[in-house]
Amino acid sequence: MLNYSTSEENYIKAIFHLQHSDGTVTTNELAAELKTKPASITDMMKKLKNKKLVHYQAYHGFRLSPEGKKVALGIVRRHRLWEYFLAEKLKFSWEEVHEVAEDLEHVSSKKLIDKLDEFLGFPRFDPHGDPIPDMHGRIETSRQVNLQDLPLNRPAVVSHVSDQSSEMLELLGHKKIGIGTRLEVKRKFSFDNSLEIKIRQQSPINISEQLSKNIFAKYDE
Amino acid sequence: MLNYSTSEENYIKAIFHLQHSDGTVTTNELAAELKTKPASITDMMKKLKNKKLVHYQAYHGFRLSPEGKKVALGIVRRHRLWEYFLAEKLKFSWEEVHEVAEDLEHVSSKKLIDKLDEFLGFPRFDPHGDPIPDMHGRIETSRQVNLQDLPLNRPAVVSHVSDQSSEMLELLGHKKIGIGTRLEVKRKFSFDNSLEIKIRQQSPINISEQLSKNIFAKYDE
DNA sequence: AATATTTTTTAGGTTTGCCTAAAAATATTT
DNA sequence: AAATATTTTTAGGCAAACCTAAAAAATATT
Repeated sequence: MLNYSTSEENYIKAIFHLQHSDGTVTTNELAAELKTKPASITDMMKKLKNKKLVHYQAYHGFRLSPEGKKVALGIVRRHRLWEYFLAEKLKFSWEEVHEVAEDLEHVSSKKLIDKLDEFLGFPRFDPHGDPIPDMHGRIETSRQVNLQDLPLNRPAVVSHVSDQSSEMLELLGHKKIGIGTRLEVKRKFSFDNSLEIKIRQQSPINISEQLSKNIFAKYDE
Repeated sequence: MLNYSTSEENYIKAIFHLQHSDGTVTTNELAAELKTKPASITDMMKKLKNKKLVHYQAYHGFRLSPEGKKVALGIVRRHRLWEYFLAEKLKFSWEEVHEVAEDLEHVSSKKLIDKLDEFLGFPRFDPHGDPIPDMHGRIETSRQVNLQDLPLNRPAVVSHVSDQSSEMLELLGHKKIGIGTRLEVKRKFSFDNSLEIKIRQQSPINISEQLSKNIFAKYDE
């Protein structure tokens, strides 16, 4: 795998994060994400096309080539391993890790990253719950997380309920929560660990700690 | 403290490492160290002079300003902390750490470095025995190291001998080793842990493990 | 289908950090 | 001290990665 400039890496990573279901991204979207002007995007896309990292035809958007995807997964791997390191070892808060990892991710020694991975115990998810690609670029699909562990405002879909008693199901039915329900945790009250959650367009409802501990969800989007 | 580009940082660091007793460095020396052409050095010196990091007069060499020294110590701190991390935590060998640290040192978040320092337990020397500046830029003078722990080809000066018995002194006298003797370890034989050392212009001599364990030295230069 | 709007690209310019070749200043020899 | 050699600087260019303004293509509106 060749070496790419910090700029090139940032473009590739941005395309990876923005890509729609069909994998395409438009010039303006990228420009907004990277806080550059559309003309700069066109410049770089020509370059990345030459290097065979993106498929690109003037006026028709672009998407990552298989090689481009590999590069993107490498960058994501570095980013998320550093995030894990910063949160877990250096005791940074979740909010702080992203910015610092933006810089660290561009140090591209493969040996460094693989040894860091080992040092951290081969973590599979970063502090935001996002999966960390392994050294072959394999990535796990999102894991189940307990409602109590969901970060605020992170869309998630209920995937599992551990207590199947009729009392539990009665309560869930009343609150209109079931497998597949899409929700976001809006607030956590530390006094009693109760949660305020939002389901679709409804006004937020409250959930006790007891109930929340039996509900698991997967990140959505 | 402002932020400087990777190039600017590399120039400042190189001046710091090359400076003579009077603090001056010449254009050709810097060009050799940085593997660039002399013309590029002149370009950059003008820039660093404008930023008040070096004192510079055309044709008369340059030296770091007080501000430049502060910046240099910051870079050295980052470099050596990362070296320590790589060797101590990620189990890199001494020879490998330098190259990777060359990249990591340019990630300049102060919080990152101070937290890394804390995580490592505020080490005062890096794996090569070089002192690590603290968060205020204070740096310890070189420490004593046992002859057995000296890296190969690292000039050092004998600073202490632990066994003062007459037998020991007789042997030392014979080998012409005393406090202040400047030497380099040229080889280590793992079979019996004997050392081959070079003293000034003499041809290398051999020292047994027993003897070497009683001799301590400080890094020179 | 013609026109208006939005998106994207082209053309040409800037800064940073490097280069080569020639000129200027300094240092060394004789 | 004059001639020669070395070091350093200047002058002018190049590539990367950005920019603005204008032109071209695609999309939306009437």
